Amino acid sequence: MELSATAKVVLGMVGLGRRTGYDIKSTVDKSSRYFWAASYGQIYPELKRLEDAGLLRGEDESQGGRARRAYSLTPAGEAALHDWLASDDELVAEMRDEAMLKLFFAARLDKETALEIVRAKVRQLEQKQAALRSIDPAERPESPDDFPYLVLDYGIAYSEWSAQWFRELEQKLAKRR
Amino acid sequence: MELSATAKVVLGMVGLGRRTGYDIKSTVDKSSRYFWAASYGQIYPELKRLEDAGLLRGEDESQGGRARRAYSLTPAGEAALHDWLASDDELVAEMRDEAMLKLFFAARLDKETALEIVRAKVRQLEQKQAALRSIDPAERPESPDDFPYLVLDYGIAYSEWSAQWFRELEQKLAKRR
DNA sequence: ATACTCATGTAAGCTGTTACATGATTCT
DNA sequence: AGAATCATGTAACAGCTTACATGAGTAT
Repeated sequence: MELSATAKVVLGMVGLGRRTGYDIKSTVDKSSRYFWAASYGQIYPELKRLEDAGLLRGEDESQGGRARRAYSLTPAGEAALHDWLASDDELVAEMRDEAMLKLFFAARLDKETALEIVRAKVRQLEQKQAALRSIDPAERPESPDDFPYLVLDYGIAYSEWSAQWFRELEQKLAKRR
Repeated sequence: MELSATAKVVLGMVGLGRRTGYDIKSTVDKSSRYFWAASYGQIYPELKRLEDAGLLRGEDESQGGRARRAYSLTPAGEAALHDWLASDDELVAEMRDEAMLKLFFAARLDKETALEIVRAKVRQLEQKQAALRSIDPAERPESPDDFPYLVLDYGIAYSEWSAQWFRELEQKLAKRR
């Protein structure tokens, strides 16, 4: 059972507990978004596919005029999720960082303009860090070594480290020539 | 002049010096790939578009039966490249990291299987680091603060830092429960 | 001889984003 | 009363990958 990228997030999120498409999108936006995003245009069709494939069970929970369909894992879904998590296939790891690309070409810029790229990157990382730190403490787990917390922690540590690297670069560049 | 993502790499790479589509692909694979990739399917059509838009000048350099078309920046191309590099638009920064996603859901795994995710990530980072370190030293610049070198340096430092973070996580997880 | 690098391109298909359409319920 | 949140979905489009087709020149 080859899972698509979107199937992985959706299955995993439902595995965290019974969820609607809307719930999945909110959870993704509050957590996995920084390392794995998903939009409604992917989520809803994927929920249907996974239900058709027998990995999810959807149950209608509409109340009055408000539509609502909540999904949970079937035994086959649990197995598929577990298989993916335990598989040792190559791990996808991609990034797209415009600041790096600009910096790569920065030799054609004067010093001040090149410095501005570095400063913009520092600001971006500081904002990301602040966003991660502000993730509702009430939703944080009791034990500081639960997995979503670990991932959040990595995000914070990374943006801190990276911001520091760029601050040092700023110093180095400012001094020269 | 709104440049597409691909236009940015292509224009920048040609700005580094007269290049064919094939050259651009090689340069990308040897350098920017880790933070901004591009395939032939993007590069060749983009070269045509940029030439039509007057940002690149393509010259036929076929020799005998071997086709070859080399591109260089026109004044308009230089201006467009400079404008993008100097613009203060929001910097694209996206990533997709399957190890993080797995870790996020790892609560359903037994300790040993969860640890295997962390170890696989460490191995991946070590490989990336080795690949970056092995980038032909002959192609390294004289001055250690030229920009492509800085970007390479960041890649190495990042994979080192990150590998260390995951090694520490491995220790922490191995100890508990 | 054979494999590798140089070189150009396209077509099909897959993935993902954005914008739109629609409406109920709840909070201020 | 009005804004925000809950909730579902689709259609058009943009972006990118993969595979294929083709062939010359160079190094082993």
